[in-house]
Amino acid sequence: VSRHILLLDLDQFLVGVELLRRPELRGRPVIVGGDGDPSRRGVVATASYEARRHGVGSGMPLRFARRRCPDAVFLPLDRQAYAVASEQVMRTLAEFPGVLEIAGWDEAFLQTDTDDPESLARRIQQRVAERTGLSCSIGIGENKLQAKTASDFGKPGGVFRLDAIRWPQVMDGQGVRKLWGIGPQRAQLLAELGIRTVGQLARADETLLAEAFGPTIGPALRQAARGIDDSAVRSQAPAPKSRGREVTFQSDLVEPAEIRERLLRLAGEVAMEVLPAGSTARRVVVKVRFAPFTTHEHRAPVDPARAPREAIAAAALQALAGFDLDRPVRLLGVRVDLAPDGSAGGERVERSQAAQQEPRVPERDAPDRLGFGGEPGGEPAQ
DNA sequence: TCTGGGGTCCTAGGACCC
DNA sequence: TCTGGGGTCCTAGGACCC
Repeated sequence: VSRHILLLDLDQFLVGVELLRRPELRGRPVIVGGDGDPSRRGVVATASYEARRHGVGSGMPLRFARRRCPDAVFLPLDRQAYAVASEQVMRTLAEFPGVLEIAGWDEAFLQTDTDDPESLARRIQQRVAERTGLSCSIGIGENKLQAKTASDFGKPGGVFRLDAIRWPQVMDGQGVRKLWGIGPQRAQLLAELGIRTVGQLARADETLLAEAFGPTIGPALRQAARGIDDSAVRSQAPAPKSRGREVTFQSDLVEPAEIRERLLRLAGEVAMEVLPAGSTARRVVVKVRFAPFTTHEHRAPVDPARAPREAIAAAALQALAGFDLDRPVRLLGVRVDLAPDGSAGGERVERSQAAQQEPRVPERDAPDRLGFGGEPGGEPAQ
């Protein structure tokens, strides 16, 4: 019996949930994102496989997606529905023995000891399908990186396995974008260094990579290219380090008074709705995206002597004062940096007790999640 | 064809201190 | 009369992920 790590990734998750209640849309190009109106500001969260064949992918502006795929059905995000479905999936996964780490709405790692991980993966797929009607792909690896990478090759609905032997056979000829941690920017920079494939990256000079990407990221990229990863599968989500809310306006704001007003509204929502109970806000970060698309941040400390709501509002205004509001504003965001769990005095005790009472299978949108953020955007565009 | 929202981590550069 | 070197902390920005 040996240790394996499985990564379950739900196929076209948001679309999959929508199809459960609109089965008549099955087989059609379906695009979920924004408020479902492709003439308004917003991006594609998930596109069905049919829509992907038209070149529609995650992160693409909805207007753009409509151009590419005029026949597509556009649906608004329904976070509540996805949270419910995700919870159902995670509960099903938790029935299997092992360490379960929920890695997002549509992803989870399971570390487990078995002689036959493939058949375990098939059983999981079957049970998830029975319970939820949703299809998933499962990657199997000796570590999280291998499992995560493998799941891509299993899509949709399949099982794929990588290990130290198969990694170079499968990966060396692949483009570096297949690796976790390499997005468009790093791929571009690597290409400028003459590195386009995973194999080339695995054999690249570490000093060169450190110069290009920094002392931590450079060497880490090469390790990733070799399929090496020693991060642990952890069932306990770490305490959140920050919480926030941001909004892109359908039309840009130009009046400073209105900008202030919208900022204060966001600050109030952060204080009242997204700040985890019992947590301590240390700083407020205000984000402003000006038209056309330049983004800046400023921050200000939260006065611990004042009530959180007023203190956060005051800090937000103070941070806003760091901006020249001489250009139209298309986005405003307010985020609070939270005091580290267990870092200080009496109030903190309440908080860590509250954290321990978190359910094992968290609600979506709950502050528990691990290193990955909130929304499900992320299915690869194929 | 204009480009969401929620997060995490890393880096560069300046301030400050010894 | 033109200046060191290291460490730490902070801020703003960037890249990435889901």
